[in-house]
Amino acid sequence: MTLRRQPTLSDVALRAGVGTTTVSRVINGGDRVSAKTLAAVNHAIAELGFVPNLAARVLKGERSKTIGLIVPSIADPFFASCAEVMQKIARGFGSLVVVCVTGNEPALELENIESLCRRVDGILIAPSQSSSAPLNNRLANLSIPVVSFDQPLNKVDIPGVVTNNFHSAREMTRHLLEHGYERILCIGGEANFHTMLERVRGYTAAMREANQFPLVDTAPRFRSDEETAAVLARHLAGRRPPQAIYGLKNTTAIQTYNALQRFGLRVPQEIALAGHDDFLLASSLRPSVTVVQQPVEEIGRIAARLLFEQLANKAGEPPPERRGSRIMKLQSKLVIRASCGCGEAEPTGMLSNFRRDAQGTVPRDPDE
Amino acid sequence: MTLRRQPTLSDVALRAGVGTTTVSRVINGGDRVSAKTLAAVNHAIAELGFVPNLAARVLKGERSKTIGLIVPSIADPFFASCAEVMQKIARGFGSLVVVCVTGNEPALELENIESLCRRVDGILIAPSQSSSAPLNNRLANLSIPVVSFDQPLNKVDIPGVVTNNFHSAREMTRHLLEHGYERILCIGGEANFHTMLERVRGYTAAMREANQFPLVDTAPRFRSDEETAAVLARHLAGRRPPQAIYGLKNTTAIQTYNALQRFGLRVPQEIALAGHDDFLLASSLRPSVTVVQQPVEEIGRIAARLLFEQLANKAGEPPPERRGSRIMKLQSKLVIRASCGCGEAEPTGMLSNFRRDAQGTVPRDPDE
DNA sequence: CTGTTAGCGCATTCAT
DNA sequence: ATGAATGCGCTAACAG
Repeated sequence: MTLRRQPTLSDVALRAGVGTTTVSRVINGGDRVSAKTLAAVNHAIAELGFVPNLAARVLKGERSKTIGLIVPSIADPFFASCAEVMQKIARGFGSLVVVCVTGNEPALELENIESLCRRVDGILIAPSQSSSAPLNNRLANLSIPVVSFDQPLNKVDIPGVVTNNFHSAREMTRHLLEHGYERILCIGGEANFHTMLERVRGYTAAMREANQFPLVDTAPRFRSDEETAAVLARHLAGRRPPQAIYGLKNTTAIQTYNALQRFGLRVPQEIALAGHDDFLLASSLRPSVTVVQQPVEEIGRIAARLLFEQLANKAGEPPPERRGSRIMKLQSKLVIRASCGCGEAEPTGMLSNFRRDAQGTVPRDPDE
Repeated sequence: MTLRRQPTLSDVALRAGVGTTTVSRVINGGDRVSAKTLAAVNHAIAELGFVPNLAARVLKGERSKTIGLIVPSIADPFFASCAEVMQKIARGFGSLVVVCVTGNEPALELENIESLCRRVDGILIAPSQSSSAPLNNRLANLSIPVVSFDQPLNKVDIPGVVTNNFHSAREMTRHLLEHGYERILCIGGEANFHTMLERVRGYTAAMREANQFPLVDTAPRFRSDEETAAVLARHLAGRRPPQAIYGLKNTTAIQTYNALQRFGLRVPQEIALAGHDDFLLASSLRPSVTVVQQPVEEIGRIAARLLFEQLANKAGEPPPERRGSRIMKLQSKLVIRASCGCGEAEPTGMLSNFRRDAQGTVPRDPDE
């Protein structure tokens, strides 16, 4: 009869007729153990179905083989995709991922950091606010490595992965301008976010270049179709209504699409539309929606790799200490579909993934 | 100067001039401690910034305050939404959630169970296969509570939350039949899944009732727009092509939608379409897509509650031992839009959430 | 009400 | 190449 409780290391030692140290050596690589003993111990381990107790290991100062992931929402397709690749990479390193969602509430964010920092080896975080002092400080003082993604952390030297929001927003706006639209309305919520600010900045830059007056509406409320429709209605009722709309994120673009449809406005004939962030079915709508497409999976992959890289360094030789611009910037690309006025292009669904070679790292951006 | 290392319980004890037990009592509720001592200890805790070491607690047999979530994919909107609510509820119980994705690979699923079972208090799992013997057995032998969702576990007495797939599929098929369609094609991949089988069963039942010949195509390949288009092309090329299509899951419905559009077939005039599982923008497409809508968040909420209920029981009085049908069955509802031929109904987006009172538990289903 | 003490399971000196 | 002994930080008997 086997034991009722989980077999421990000393159970194995007893069974194999060796000391606990030897067993410990075996389960940690089997160095400095004779082939014969090794076989005996492995046999005992198999017989008893022994699995090392993680808590005991962690208590001894070992890695917990767990990383934390903090995101505003896991239901958001963008973060869900990130989480998926991150999880995959973590598994490659024998680690699990614990997911915390913050709903963009700074308090919850800090709370999550507290509960994570004592039990994970490192943290991947999509910060709600790039410049929040409490957030930046807390993360900087953590004894475990942290990598940010989606939004950078401005005030501390924490590596991160973002996309060139400024650039791509400017490109998209330029594209709309090339269509001849002059009054382009830029709308979207969460305007306090670094990501959003960058996009607004890119939009504004393009408008200025073209000697057009930037029209930005980042009222706090773009949470539902109704709210967005109400905002739009106001703009459309003006004497010089916008000729095109640039939605700062995918949900805003979707809500705008729905509103325009409800208003009976033909897109792009009566009003054009473009958005930032691709979304499923963007190419199935009629008209299909032109968007800036971020390399979602790349973001997740690279952020996770950065984290495990640090984890590896920590245990071995000291890190390269490449201080300074440790923020990696990936390239988004314009996916031109029909809503901007380009006529039906060939369908480009979200499922047709990003070309690997279309991306790269831009260490420094002369335009910013 | 404070200590370099994290302050421990005995650091606090020293600082407060009390024993370690007292500190332990304080951080565990503060019972049987005088108000004065309590204040002193709390003061010391605050001064030192002490946080209990979880690993040590777990080593002593305490809860890890972590639950495991095993899903086929976290990028799938259905599971992502589930995960979001589950995470929320877990937080209410002071627990974190570690997410494992299996890609529907049984081997990975078992592997994930192994790595989780030693470090979490309980497991929420959306099984890839309801009847897999290794899976059922392993889960049944776990020393921690398990709750399944989406798919039930057939062979063991493990509680679970599912929806009435049979019923709703039958209802949807009946609806299509009422439109006068006779040749209704039922398509979709992953037909080995219990969920899918139930839907096929519901479809078949409705067809039989109406003396129509069931047309089921659950070829293994419905992974991309192209594959689905190829499958459809074959069916449409026949002498008596289908008049309506019932997609067994949301991605299948979406792919079918895209294919029909590519073929230039007008929906629903030339061919009708309905799907199982709602999806974002289903109501924004033209025509909007009629679907069976599952109460996603309810599924997640109830599954999580069931788990924590067991966790609570385990610590206190023994569980009610209500063996037998511990599978909860929630009601899906038909969301009739335009693709079935009903003309433009009022828009019903996914964002307009389920009515709470529209759901319930069906302990036993006389029709099955 | 409070303190002393003994492990939880493991990795790790330091011996041999 | 191997083992005995020690302690990681905490909780729970068991005294007082």
